[in-house]
Formats: sequence, C-alpha cells, structure tokens
Amino acid sequence: MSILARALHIVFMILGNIWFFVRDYIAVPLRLANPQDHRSRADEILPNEVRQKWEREQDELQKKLILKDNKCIKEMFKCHKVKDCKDHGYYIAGVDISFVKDDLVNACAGLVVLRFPSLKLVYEDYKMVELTEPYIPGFLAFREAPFIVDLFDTLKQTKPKYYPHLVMVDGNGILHPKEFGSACHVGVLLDLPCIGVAKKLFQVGGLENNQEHKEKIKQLKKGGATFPLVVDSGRTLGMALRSHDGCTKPIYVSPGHLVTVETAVKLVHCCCLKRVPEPVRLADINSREYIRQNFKPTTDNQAT
DNA sequence: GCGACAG
DNA sequence: ATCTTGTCGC
Repeated sequence: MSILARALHIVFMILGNIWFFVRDYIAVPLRLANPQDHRSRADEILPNEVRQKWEREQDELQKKLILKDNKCIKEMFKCHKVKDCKDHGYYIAGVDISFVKDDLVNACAGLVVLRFPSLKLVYEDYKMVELTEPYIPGFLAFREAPFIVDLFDTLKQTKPKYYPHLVMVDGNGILHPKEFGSACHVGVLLDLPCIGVAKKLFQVGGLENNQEHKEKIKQLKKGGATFPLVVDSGRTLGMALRSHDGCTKPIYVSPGHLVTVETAVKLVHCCCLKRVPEPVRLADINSREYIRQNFKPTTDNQAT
C-alpha cells in the first residue's frame, strides 16, 4: 500500500518537474516573444503574498457592495422610459485607461461626463500616469482603479456640478470569479452606481465562448436583444447585449454597484450609438488621442 | 498537477 | 491593452 502511494507520489513529482521545465524554458520564452500575449508575463510576476493581499482587499470591499437600484438610478431610468429627449440634469461618467505602445508603465487615464439622455459631453479630463501594477485577470482594478479615483477627486474639486450619478467602466462588474470585478471595485470606492461593460466574455463560472454561446449570439436578432449570463451557481451575473441592429458582436454588461442587472442593461443600451456605449467609447478614443498629442516616447522605458 | 482569464 | 488597409455593407 505505502509502496504504491510512494510510487504515485514520485510519478506526480516527475510529471510536475516536466511541467515546470516545459513552462519555464519552452512555453514562457515562446510566449514572451509573442507581443500579442502580455498575460503570461504578468502571471509570472505576481508574488503569492500580493495575490492574497489583493484577495483580502476584494473581500473587504465586497462587504459594501449593493446590487439594488438606488433612488437616483430609478429616477434616471423613469425619465428615459417616457422617451423624453429633454435632459433631466443627470450625468453619466465613462472611464478608461489607454496604454503607450511598447511601454509597460506609461498610460493615460481618461474621465468623461455626459449629460443623460442627450449624451452631450460636458466634462473631460485626461492625465498621463505611471502604472505600477501588472495586469492579472481577476485583479484589473488594482492596476487601474487608483487613477480613476484620482480623476474623480479632481472633478469633485473643480466642477462638482458635473459629478455623475452613474459610472460606466471598461471591464466587468459581478461577472467575475469572485463576483467583484473592477466596476464593483470602482463603484464601491466612489460610492456611486456603477456598471461594467466588457467587449469580450470573461469566462468564469462555467461560462465559455464556445459553440453554444456563439449560437446564442446568433439568436440576438436586433438591437437591444439580450441573453442572461448564468454561472454554475445558478446566479445571473450579467447579460450579453446586442448594442444595435447593425452590430452582431455583443457587449457584456454586468452590475458594478447600486444597480440591478436589468437596469444596467437598459441604461447601457440607452447610451449605445455605436457598439460600445458612448461614455466608455469617448473615454477610450479620447485618452488614446491624448497620448498621440501629448506623449513623446523616450528611449527609456521601452520594452524590448 | 495544470488547464482559462476582463484590460 | 497595442499596432496595421482596405473592404464590406447599410
């Protein structure tokens, strides 16, 4: 008996060592040579203790998470339902961070505020920042959220009247391995209603971008059509949404803070002039443009 | 014993 | 996340 157990143990150790050899000496250098894939590199450089610290921080913040519509959001949605195109003094913010090509630290954080429901731009702010944390799937907020909070501080100090009633974040809300994506993180830190909008499916809780999923996408016949994203636990963590008629690839909407799934989807759909809702889209393209205009690359900090 | 993984 | 041109369709 014990001999069999020892033999199995040795076999697993050998298999493990082969695996590590393959990973460290063959697979990783190959992936590093491929500029498409930054994830593998990021994965390698996250120390275990940091990961645990981040997980604890997520647990703490998650205690403050509220997944119901707050009063303001209900009002905002009511205004839209009457198909009244007059503005009602509501503001929606969009945030995004754009990166400098071949540069691991320099990036631009952007914040835009649009009037709702006319989607007219009333405030914008862009700031070059130096990233300190890597991108680790599941921990996006630790890389981006501090800069976003900083932009909101500036907004509050300079133009408080444009402080928004809702934030849209480029990334997921509760559609996340721990049901606490970057939209939740940002929403709780700001204590504002927040919605996560992702352009690709985060494959969690049994959700997969497989044939079955693609079939469901085909069934979205027109703009506004949705299907729920249900994970193994049976919980609906978000919706796939076809933004409008002329766009087949859906976006993935999930609540971040102080909104329900249903309201999140409807509000995002109200903001979709293109595939991606205007707040996120403007933050994205404008911060990219800001880099082009204002950032002069130096020989330092360039990736090999 | 690892696998997949938003930006 | 980032880099690419034209091309297809409305």
